[in-house]
Amino acid sequence: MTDQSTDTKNKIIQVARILFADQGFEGTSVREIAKAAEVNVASVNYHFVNKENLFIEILRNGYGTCSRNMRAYYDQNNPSLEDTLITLFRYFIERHHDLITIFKMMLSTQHSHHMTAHGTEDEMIGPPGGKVIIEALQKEVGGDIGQEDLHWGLRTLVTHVAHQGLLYECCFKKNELPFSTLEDIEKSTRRLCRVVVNELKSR
Amino acid sequence: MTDQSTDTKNKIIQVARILFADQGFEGTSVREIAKAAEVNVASVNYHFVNKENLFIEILRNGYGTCSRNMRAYYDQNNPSLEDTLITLFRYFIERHHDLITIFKMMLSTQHSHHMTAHGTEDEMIGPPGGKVIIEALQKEVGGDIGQEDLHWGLRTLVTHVAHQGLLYECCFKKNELPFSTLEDIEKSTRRLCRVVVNELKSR
DNA sequence: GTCTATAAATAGATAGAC
DNA sequence: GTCTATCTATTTATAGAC
Repeated sequence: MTDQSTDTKNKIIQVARILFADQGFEGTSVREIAKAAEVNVASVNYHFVNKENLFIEILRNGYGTCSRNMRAYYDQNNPSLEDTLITLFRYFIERHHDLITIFKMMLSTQHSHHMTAHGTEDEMIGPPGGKVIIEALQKEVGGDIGQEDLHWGLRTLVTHVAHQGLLYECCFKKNELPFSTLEDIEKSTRRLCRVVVNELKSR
Repeated sequence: MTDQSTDTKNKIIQVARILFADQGFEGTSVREIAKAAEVNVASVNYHFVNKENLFIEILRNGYGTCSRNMRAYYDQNNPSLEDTLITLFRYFIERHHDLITIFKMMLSTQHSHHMTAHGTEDEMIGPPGGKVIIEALQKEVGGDIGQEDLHWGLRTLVTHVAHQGLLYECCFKKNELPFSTLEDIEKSTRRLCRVVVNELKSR
């Protein structure tokens, strides 16, 4: 693959990532992507065969990169649960286009079907970074933590981080609501984290 | 307006509600709606002027109905915070198409723009039912609860209810994951509710 | 109010020159 | 690998008969 072809492919991916997140799969045309990426219309089909394939590639990339980054961060820094959660939150904010695209995809029957058709579903079980949060939670609470408690803690915390990340990007950021800066949300996430850990320790 | 015309209009709304939720605004064609509703294609434009107008009407209706229902439930039953939250959760599940459509809309720049253009944004500040949850929270915790504490409690609880409702409809229901029945989620919501109230009372 | 027919624009995808 | 041109299908919306 030549340098120019790599450039073209990357430009398409980077532009499509943003457009898909903002306007959805059906709401974004191949022509629009090509124009924004400043490449020829036909090059999208040349490099990705079709529009759906480009979409799947972006999804896979977003989920995989997040999971790997969280794993690397956790293994290298041996962080607390609080810090692990905040790192996940900051990752979501930094790559919010991926977060939004993955979540929108989850909310539509059509795309879940496309995913299974491409054999992508198996690699994408649970939230990205979920395994790392489980480990951090087990270490923080200590002792033998029951399955139900573990699930409750994980879901409560990841739900909070994901949903607040989505709300921040789509509402808080542009509307200047009270207690809605990034620092405010991180503070409230840490608070929930402490409260959840205390609850689990008290069992 | 004749009976037949009312029927046609209602059929369109009921069918479009489901299709928009599942496939999104751009992913759903007027023809598809007309076919599913068993009405003529042209009747959609006749009754709603255009596709976007139909969409806005559905959104407004979904948000407004939820807010009014929650207000009526709260005023008539004087329920606990736990029960109020569970009622909101069950409403989200029962009308999950509206929940999904509203959330998808929030996640896209385009539709937020359409909303402001139609002067719909003012009526739709915060989550539907949010005001009732605030009242229930203040009553449950008692005393003078600070603005930051109030925001934290409200956001934490409504985030949980909304996100778990979305996950249930789009993932849990069809995949049979552990601790993912409606009863499981309600139980875990009640648990979070107790934990949050205790945290706020301890200040 | 409901229908058919159609206008006008745009979509994804491909053929073939370079 | 990149380009232009084009095919085919589908879209929203409307005009006009009934």
